Amino acid sequence: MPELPEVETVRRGLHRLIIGKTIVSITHDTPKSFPNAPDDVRLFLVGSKVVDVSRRAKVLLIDLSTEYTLVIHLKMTGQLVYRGERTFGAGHPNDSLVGELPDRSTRVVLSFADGSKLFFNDQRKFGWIRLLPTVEVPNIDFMKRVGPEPLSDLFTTEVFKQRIARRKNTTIKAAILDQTVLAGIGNIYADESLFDARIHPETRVKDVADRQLDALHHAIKEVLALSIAQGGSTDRNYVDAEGKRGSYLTFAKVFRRTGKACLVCGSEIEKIRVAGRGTHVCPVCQPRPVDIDQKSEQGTVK
DNA sequence: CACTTGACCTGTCCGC
DNA sequence: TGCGGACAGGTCAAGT
Repeated sequence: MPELPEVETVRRGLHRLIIGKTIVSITHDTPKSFPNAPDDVRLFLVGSKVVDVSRRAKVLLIDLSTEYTLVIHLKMTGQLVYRGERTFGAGHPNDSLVGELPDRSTRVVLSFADGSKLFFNDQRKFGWIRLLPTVEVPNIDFMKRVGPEPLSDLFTTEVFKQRIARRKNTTIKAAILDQTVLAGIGNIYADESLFDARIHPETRVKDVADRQLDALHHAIKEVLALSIAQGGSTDRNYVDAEGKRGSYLTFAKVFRRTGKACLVCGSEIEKIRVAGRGTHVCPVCQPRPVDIDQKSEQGTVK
């Protein structure tokens, strides 16, 4: 669920809320969500001050004054929720999904010198937090392999075509979900971008026309930018750094709209399975490629 | 190397 | 009502 727009929304919130704060204590469920050794956590974290909060792909980076960095991946159900003395928690705006904290999904709690706290909640325990020397962060495998940031000016249509060409025999959906092709796309924005570009998700990359790749490149940027402006998508778990939902899904044209009318042509939105994921498609706006192979054919039987 | 599938988890929903 | 199973979806390891 947290894809690029959600992680970016959390980043912006944390950047505003925790810069300059000093960590005074931590509780953590090492090694599940916080794989560092407990002694290292105490040694390198307590007493340090937050100096920056940044993001690469779906990974959050909290730089500390000790020249260590908290590297955080929320995976599917991770949340980073800040609670200060002046933050109204449960029940304040009625758009909050998060009640009193900690709750039973809380895995890590950072306490700051002013009494405020940062809670890492993760129902399904796929997410993680690692503490690394800041200089080591660019050297971890994920950072070396991950593709360009889609909202960067460096992510041109030429770069997109060049990188996706490595995946010419897979489906276009699997290709744009591949973080080494480009960073930050997940299931929601894959479906939305492919709809906007009028490409069927099962089309093999080699069968996608050049002008369709141009349209897809444009759609990816538009969809991600709109979602960031809306504070991301709250499907079930996602909330921002203050516990609030995102509102992008009210703009979604196919995602979670199975059986509803296509906003462009009125046809019924279908749900199929592509690249192992639930996939939403308008059968008229996104026509199936004619020369689709048998294996893909099986995946569409309802 | 390219590509696909299963594992990691827990909560929720659906059918019996 | 309870219970089993499918499903949710980001990433990596292991498989073809």
